[in-house]
Amino acid sequence: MSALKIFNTLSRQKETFIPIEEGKVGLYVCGMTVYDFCHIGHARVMVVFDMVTRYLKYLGYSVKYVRNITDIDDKIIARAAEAGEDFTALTQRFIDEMHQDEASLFVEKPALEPLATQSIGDILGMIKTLIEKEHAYAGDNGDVYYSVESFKNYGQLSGRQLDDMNAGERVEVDKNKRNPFDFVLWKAAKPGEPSWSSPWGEGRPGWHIECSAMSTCCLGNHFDIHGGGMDLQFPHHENEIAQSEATTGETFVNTWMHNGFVRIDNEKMSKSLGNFFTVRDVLKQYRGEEIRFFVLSSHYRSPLNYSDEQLNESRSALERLYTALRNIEPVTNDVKSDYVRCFEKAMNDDFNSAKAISVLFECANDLNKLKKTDTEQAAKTAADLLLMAQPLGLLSQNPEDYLQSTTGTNDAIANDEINRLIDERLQAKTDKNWALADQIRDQLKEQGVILEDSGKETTWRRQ
RNA sequence: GGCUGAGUGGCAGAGUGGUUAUGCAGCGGCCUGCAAAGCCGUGUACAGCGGUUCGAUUCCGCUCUCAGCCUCCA
Repeated sequence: MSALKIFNTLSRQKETFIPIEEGKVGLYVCGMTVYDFCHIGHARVMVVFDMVTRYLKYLGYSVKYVRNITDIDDKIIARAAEAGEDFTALTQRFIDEMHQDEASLFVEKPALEPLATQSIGDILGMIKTLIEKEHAYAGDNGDVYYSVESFKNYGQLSGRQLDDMNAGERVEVDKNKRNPFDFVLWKAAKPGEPSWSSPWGEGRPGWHIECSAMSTCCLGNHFDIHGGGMDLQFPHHENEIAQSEATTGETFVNTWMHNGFVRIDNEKMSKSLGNFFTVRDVLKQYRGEEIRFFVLSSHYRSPLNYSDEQLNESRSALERLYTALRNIEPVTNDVKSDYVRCFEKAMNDDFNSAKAISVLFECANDLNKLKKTDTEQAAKTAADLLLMAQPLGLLSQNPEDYLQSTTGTNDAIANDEINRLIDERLQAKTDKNWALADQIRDQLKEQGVILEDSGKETTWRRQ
């Protein structure tokens, strides 16, 4: 079988994945800064790396997935001040909300979720080492900076030269910095701000250092895969490499993975542009699994355009797959089918979930045919379909339950009422009162319920 | 200005140096009281201009357009 290949941002090409330790994978992903609800862009990171983890496990790897939580930074402090609450109360609230969103999207919990505020000791240790090795210096204002010129490979990840960049293009340069691209490792506290004591005075960690500290702490100085959104490539991940490699003298990460953005009207969805939809908003109208399907329906490095039409298509697509799984009891297939082979080939090609999903549809099409002709083979085909869906985190629900589940958190007609109307309609049908039967069917359709007659039975689903 | 990446049929979205992606929508048919679901059939898409080649949507060059990074951002 073909080997797993992953596009490495560092080399800008697909590379055969070889773990540092056979059979094991260490994976670190930059998680959320918890001061607000997650939006669809965050959902993409969650779902993509959940898929990566699931597929690595599917291939037999033992995966240690670490995703940090940034629970101290300027925005958190600002929000907490606005709300007049302790910043820890704010962050805890949004950590809980984030976990709820993840559950809605069928995202499995990472093995570890380290918090920046719980890692202050490791962070301080790393900054001390950087100062000793003359990669960092303290400014007169109590801040500690990393000296980008001290790290010869600075720019390797984002493929840029210090000279080529326009410092101060959009923001004023801090006079305490020796080089405009030097970045903060430790930030001095202003009066009233949350702070921790350090050799350089009261303050808090800079954003980049926490990830260096937490990743090496959880996974070692050198680990397999580091991931995150495209926008973290520079400066965040560039800085992480500089900090970690300068501290340990070892290679930091073998493979860097970056997912593309979610767009709205051809523009990046982001907090600063204010053009974002929260996961919570979208769940009012769509099932969590529909959002998940939408995310996986394009390659993780491609842009993903958000629109209701896209979500509606995801709904139709999932409906088709779940419908194929109805009325059949899957029986595990002992041999690896062609579907599964194609599926693995697609996934091995840099997690091409879009192509992998097309295999699910081919499988579903055959399953629909086999259900009428060869129940035994159909049972195996159904099992194949589920086998492939598992690493994608799809089709894990009972088909009937899924199809009858409400399509969002909005008000919907109750199951009892639906069943009552179906009974009424069955009587009408027995009486050959087609007008009444059709009227009831139309009435339910308006409320998002589709009826399907087969013989003397009527089944229903929500749409 | 520097650096990335992208431009595929009505829409979304894969892929390939010569052969059906896939889904949704459309059209025709089978099935059905009628539907729905399902099945069958159905569409000479690959930004433009050059070049390499027996042959390019696929490789190379240029042009145009779009997006992203160079502050915080997933």
